[in-house]
Amino acid sequence: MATESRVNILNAADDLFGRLGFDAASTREIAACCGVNKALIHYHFQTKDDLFNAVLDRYYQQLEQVLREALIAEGPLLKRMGTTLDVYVDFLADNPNFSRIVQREASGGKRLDRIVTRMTGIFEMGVELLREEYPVTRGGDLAAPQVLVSFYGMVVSYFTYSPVLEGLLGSSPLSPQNLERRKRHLHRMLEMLESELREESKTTAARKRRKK
Amino acid sequence: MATESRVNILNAADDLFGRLGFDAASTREIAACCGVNKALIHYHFQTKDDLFNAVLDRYYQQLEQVLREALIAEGPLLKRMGTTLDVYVDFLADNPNFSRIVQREASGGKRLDRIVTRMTGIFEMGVELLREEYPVTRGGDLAAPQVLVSFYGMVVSYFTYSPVLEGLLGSSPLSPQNLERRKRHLHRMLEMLESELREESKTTAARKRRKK
DNA sequence: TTATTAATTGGGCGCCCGGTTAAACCGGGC
DNA sequence: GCCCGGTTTAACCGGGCGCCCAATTAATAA
Repeated sequence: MATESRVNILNAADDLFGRLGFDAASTREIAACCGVNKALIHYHFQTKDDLFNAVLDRYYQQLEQVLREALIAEGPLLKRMGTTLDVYVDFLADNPNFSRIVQREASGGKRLDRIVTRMTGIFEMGVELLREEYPVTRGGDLAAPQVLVSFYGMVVSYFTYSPVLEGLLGSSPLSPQNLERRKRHLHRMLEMLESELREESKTTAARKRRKK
Repeated sequence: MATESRVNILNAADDLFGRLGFDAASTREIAACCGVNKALIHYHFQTKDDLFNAVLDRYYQQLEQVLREALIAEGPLLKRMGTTLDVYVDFLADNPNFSRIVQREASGGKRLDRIVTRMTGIFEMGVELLREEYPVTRGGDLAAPQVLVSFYGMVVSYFTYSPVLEGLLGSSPLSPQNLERRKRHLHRMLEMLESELREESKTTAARKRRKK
């Protein structure tokens, strides 16, 4: 099943989809890129669209696993969320094409629904977890979906806009030092949020008690 | 210069570029979309690429103006940053195609540099302002570029991933109520950050005094 | 070895793409 | 009447696209 040329095609497609986007990456170029006849693409994957799905599958399989591991682990939620951020950052740093592909296809077009389905699953996982531990995240300014999309945005935007950040930071945002810096910043934001959540939980609990 | 069909073409191009992306939006479809002959596109704008630039120009001209107004206004920085967030949210809500286009083209490809140049200008404006008011943002976990990309990500990801949020929120993320909710969340995050910046400014100042 | 299946190839078909050309249209000044 | 510049049009061009097919080679089972 997984012949060598099959994964070569997958890798080449991954590279070109990431750099150029689905439309601008031609099957001819993908084939040439891994020294293979272009008809072979349609032999292993029937259509260009299926090839794209296969690339996406490989990523999400891996990502969902590492995220699930980090979220479901032992220990207090704050710590788990911290390691989840780290794991996410590492994953995006190790797979620069992934965020590019997702970002592009999430911006609308024919392949949008495939991204939405997968991301919804991941988001719901986080929402449940957050609501379980912090009842305040069921509503208000710090509701779970708001918090999640904020942190999601903080993580991915660092990679999506790394070409812009390159100029601001004076060095590659993907360098080990800068990645560490970003992680520390994210942890700091997380700590800020967590103390706010604890604080707000207390006051809302007090308010409820007063009501009774 | 600005004949009626010219702006019709611009609007149609805006719509299709936003929905489908540059490559998937053909000049034929753009022309058909505004009831105009295809050659007319090349008469008003020489190439498809130039047409894209024109669409982008229209947006950035408007955006830079409203952002600059909000940032340079009178009053304390915290308040100015709050209104800047509001203005940004409103702009993205009013121009849903803009964030789509930017997001897609920022993900790499031939038109990346056009986005980078424009965004760099906007980011630098924010960096300067932040560093002037809060010396702590010159380094550390809350350095200006880190803070800026975080808030930038919080704002745009809400729109970029609105198809995903639709399911989580149970209603359209772009509805007036949900937009207000998002703004309140962003303001809350901003307040959290600001108190942290003030706090940290005090302690670093104290540390410096102690050193002497 | 031979028969069967899987993997791979070159070539080409039909379609749609961005861009071009030359001609038609049209209102206003002479 | 005629010309004239700015618009708009139909028709067309070369080229690249995804995809398909018949034929060939490699691997595997009998």
